[in-house]
Amino acid sequence: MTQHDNVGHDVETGLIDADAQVESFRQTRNNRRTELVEDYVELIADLLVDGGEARQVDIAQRLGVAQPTVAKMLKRLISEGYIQQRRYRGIFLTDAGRRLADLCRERHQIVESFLCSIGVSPETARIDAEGMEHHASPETLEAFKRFLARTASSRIAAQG
Amino acid sequence: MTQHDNVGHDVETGLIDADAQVESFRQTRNNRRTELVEDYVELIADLLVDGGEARQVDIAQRLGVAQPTVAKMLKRLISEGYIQQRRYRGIFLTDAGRRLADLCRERHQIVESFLCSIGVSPETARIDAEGMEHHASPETLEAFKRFLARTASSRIAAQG
DNA sequence: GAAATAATATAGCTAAGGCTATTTTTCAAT
DNA sequence: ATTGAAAAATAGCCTTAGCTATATTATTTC
Ligand SMILES: [Mn+2]
Ligand SMILES: [Mn+2]
Ligand SMILES: [Mn+2]
Ligand SMILES: [Mn+2]
Repeated sequence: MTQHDNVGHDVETGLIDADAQVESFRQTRNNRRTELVEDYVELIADLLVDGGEARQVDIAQRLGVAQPTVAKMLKRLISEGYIQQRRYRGIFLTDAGRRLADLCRERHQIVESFLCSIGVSPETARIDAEGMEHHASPETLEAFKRFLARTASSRIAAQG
Repeated sequence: MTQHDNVGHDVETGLIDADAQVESFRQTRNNRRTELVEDYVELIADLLVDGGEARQVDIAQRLGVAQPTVAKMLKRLISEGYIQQRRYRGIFLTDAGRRLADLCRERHQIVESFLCSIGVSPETARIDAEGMEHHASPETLEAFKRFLARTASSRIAAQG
């Protein structure tokens, strides 16, 4: 078997198709570039819902990073149009920010629930979902949702 | 409900426990710091098995990055003890490198197979697994394996 | 309203991970 | 043995994401 005559993946020994592999790596690098933005926007939305305001110190404390780190990222979020900031006032989401936050929150929730549904403990599901969510494509999310719906209905059928 | 009286997650409205959340974010940041190392070592192992040698140009071509990018990362892999390099000769894995490669390859395979098993297309499974694998904990991998074993045996039971 | 406190901003550093352009070295062919 | 091509190394640049230390600005409190 040469390096060039297999299109799918070859579990045992060979390499997968080079074009396919480079596509995967590129997509993964792309996802990595937006992970932090997504986590910030989702967290800001949660803080706003819960307490009415999102301050840098709260964000920093919840992320486990220093306040200047947050300050810098907020500038990026502003430049990308997801938030507005009034100096020494709080952080507010733009329409685009709210849209992104909603998407991320739903995606996060699906991934975390799914992990729980296959028997992962809530603590581990929480941790793993925080990283995995950013790499779950719409197609994978649909599969997760199908699975959740199926197990939910079979639970109902089984126990009334 | 205040910000401080919920220990688990609260799907609908509130924030999860701050200590729990910071633990998730920290673990995710940790995983991110080793993602690339894992992908490199896994890829090098595959290239060595397939062609007997792993050259910078091959690695660069498969990852979709420039050759100097690979050269720099290889220095990191050397400094972390995963590979050896003979100037203008190829790349070789150390014992630690081989161990890491084996772990990563198995983990990657489990994640990709699992995604396929719940109905994700092979192409999407390939792409999503490339990113998700690095955030799948041992506990989650066990759950994936259990699921794979269960569906495999139920296939056998169903169709003979 | 002045002082103390809290929040934010800023300066300046590091490391990782990317790039292009160029030089050096090795390998293959003639 | 020389040359030409390929591979690797190096130089120099950028962005992101973290840090500490310090300055500035708001907000409370007295
Ligand atoms: Mn999230
Ligand atoms: Mn996340
Ligand atoms: Mn991999
Ligand atoms: Mn990967």
